[in-house]
This record gives sequence, C-alpha cells and structure tokens, in this order.
Amino acid sequence: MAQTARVKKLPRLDKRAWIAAAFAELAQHGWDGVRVEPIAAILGITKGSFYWHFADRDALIAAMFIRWAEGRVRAIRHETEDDADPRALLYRLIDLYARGPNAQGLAIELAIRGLARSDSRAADAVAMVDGERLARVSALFAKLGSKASESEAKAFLFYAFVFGQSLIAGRRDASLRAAASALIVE
Amino acid sequence: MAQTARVKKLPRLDKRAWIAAAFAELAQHGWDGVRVEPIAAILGITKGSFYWHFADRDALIAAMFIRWAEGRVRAIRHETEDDADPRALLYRLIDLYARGPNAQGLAIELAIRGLARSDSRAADAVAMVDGERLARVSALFAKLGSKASESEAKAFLFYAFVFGQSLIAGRRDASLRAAASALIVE
DNA sequence: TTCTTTCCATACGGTAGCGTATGGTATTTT
DNA sequence: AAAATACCATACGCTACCGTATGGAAAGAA
Repeated sequence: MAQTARVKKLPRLDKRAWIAAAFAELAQHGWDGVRVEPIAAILGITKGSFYWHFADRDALIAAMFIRWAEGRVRAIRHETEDDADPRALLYRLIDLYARGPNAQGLAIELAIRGLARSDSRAADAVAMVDGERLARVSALFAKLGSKASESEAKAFLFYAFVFGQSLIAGRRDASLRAAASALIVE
Repeated sequence: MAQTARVKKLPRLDKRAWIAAAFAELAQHGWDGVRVEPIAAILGITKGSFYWHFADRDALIAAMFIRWAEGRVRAIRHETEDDADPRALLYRLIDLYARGPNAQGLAIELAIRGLARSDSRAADAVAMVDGERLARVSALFAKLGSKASESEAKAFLFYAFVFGQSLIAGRRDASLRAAASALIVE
C-alpha cells in the first residue's frame, strides 16, 4: 500500500521506461541512487525485467549516456531554432538553465559531467553535447556582430558561465545573475 | 605485496590521516569511493581504527565538509594576499583552477558541490567558501576601478566562469579559455 | 613498574545489491 | 488452437560493505 503503485493493467516495460526511471534517481541521489533493485521497486516490478532488457547495471549507465547526449543535442537545436532576436534568445537560454524548474536536468547534467572525468563513454557524450552547444551559441554571437574568433570566445564564456552559475548560486541572487549575464551578452 | 604499503614503524593514525585518504578516494572515484573498509586497506590498517576515530561513515563525510571549507577559505585568503597587480592575480586564479595539476582539487570541489544539492551540511560548506571567494574577487575588481555593484557582478561572472570552464573544457582549448578570460578581466 | 588511556586487530552478524537460473504468463505468430 | 517469442516473478548464491564487540598492544601517567 505504501508503495509507488504502477498504473493499471500493468503495461509491459521497455528500455525507455527503465532509463527514464534511472534518470529520475540520478537527479535525486546521484549515481549512488541508480541501482537496479531499488529502481525496480519504484517501477513496481522486479529485477527479472531489468536483466531481460539490459546485460547488467553498466549497460544501463551506458544507455543513459547516449540517450542523454541525443536528447540534449535535439533540445539545443530546438531551442536555437527560433533565431528572431539573438540577444533575447541568449537571455532565454541563461534563464533556462538557471531557474528552478530545470533543477532536475541540471543535476543530471552535473552528474554526467562528474563521471566524464573517469568514464570515456560519458566524456564522449559530453563532448558531443558541448560541441553542439558551442556551435549554436557561437552562431548567435556572430549574428550579433562578433567576428569568428570573438564569437567563439564569447560562446565559451557564455556556456561556462551558465554551468558555473548553477554551481555557486544559492538560488537567491537573481539580480547578481542578471547583472553578470548582461556583462556577457551586451 | 601488491598493496599500497604503509610507512615503516606503523605510526598511529589520527582523524586527519583518514580524512586525507578519504579525499584522495573522493577525487578518484567520487562519493562511491569513500568507503571505510577500502580506505582502511589503502592505509594498511583495519576498520578498528576508523570506528575509534569516527562514529560512522557519515561522521567522516561531515568532517570532510568542514575540513574542506576551512582549507579552501584559508587557501583563498593566501592566494589573494599578494595584491600587487590585481589583473595579474585574476589571471593567475583562473590558471590555478584550469590547469592539470589541480585536477584533484577540482574533482573534490565538484563532488562536494554535487552533494550540496541534497545535503545541507555540504551546502553550508559551499556557501562559506563561495562567500569568501566572491568577496575577495570582488575586491580585486573594485581595485581595478569598478564600482561596488559592478565589481560584484564581475566577481560572480568570473567565479562562475572558472568553474563552468572546468566542466566543459576538454583540457585542450587553452586559447579559447584565454580569450574568454580576457573578456572578463579586461 | 603498574595502571590507565589511546589506538588498533580480529571476528562476527547483518543488510543491500549484483547477477543467474528457471519457470510462468502474456502476446504474437503460424 | 498450437507454437513460438517476449516479458516478468521468484528464488538463489555471492560479494562488498556497514557497524559492533572484544581483546590486545603501545604509549603515557602514577
């Protein structure tokens, strides 16, 4: 009864469901939290399912890397598609990674980047995402009048700031964040 | 034989030795790596020692938080003591957190900040360090001619960049980092 | 030296999670 | 319907680690 129940009629699970649940745990408890038996319990299912879909725990983690990379690249392209006002778009991107709603995604991002220091697969995923993001943001700065080398530097600065800010800001100082953002974009 | 041997004459250990070893494991394997029995093995000792010095594993982690915060605050004060050339000092600070030698300290920093999202003790430690760093860097910008509010924003930007850069840079693009640094400092 | 305190070794019980084995129930295919 | 396949439950052995209990050695105090 005191158990996260599953929806009715027991829909069979697939890899996607397992990966999604794993990401939820990753966001909340870090890599310590992504364990197969606890996740199975949350899904209201048993390990039997897991070891049919995945070879082992490591296979799940590897799948998380590629899924994350794909999803992020797709998201970035979507977010930078509407290039009406590059400046407004930049501010919107900062807000997207700074505000509360995305705390989950940010925790996942940081967790993966943490592993990227020792796991080459994670490093590959991160490199893929970084490449896409830097290219997109760099293009925005170029559209604002910067020449090639400068727009790359600005993109790097912008991008580094966005993540660094998420590491230090105590969710409070929004004005500080706004002022710092202006220093980059303007 | 294939074992990280201890120095001769078996010097009795104290909390500091345990904490130091725990930090080494944290840097290499994240929080997953900071377990008491493996660390005991590395120290060439047994758990008996640990549970004399600490109540449990959590007590060790708590001790790591405060030790880290103290050490960082002390380091920052020392690094910003010599305020001959503020501009050169800023560049030196960036380099300090970007280059290879400090990879260990950076990994620790990121690991602790990762926990700070869920552990209030870690959050307190981070807040203490951040406060000190922002104050010090802000003072440097003030010395360069910025007025109060602007120097604060610049410090926030500077600080966020330093950590963000460590998350995305693949150790290669040093020129990109230099160009971005110039955008902040100059 | 003898006593006391400090520090560590050894041994133990207990739990959580990994991976496997095997059988059972849906679901599809023929 | 029968057979094959896809998916999951149950049960098991195994390992790694936690924390405790207890005794003993080393170092200092008396």
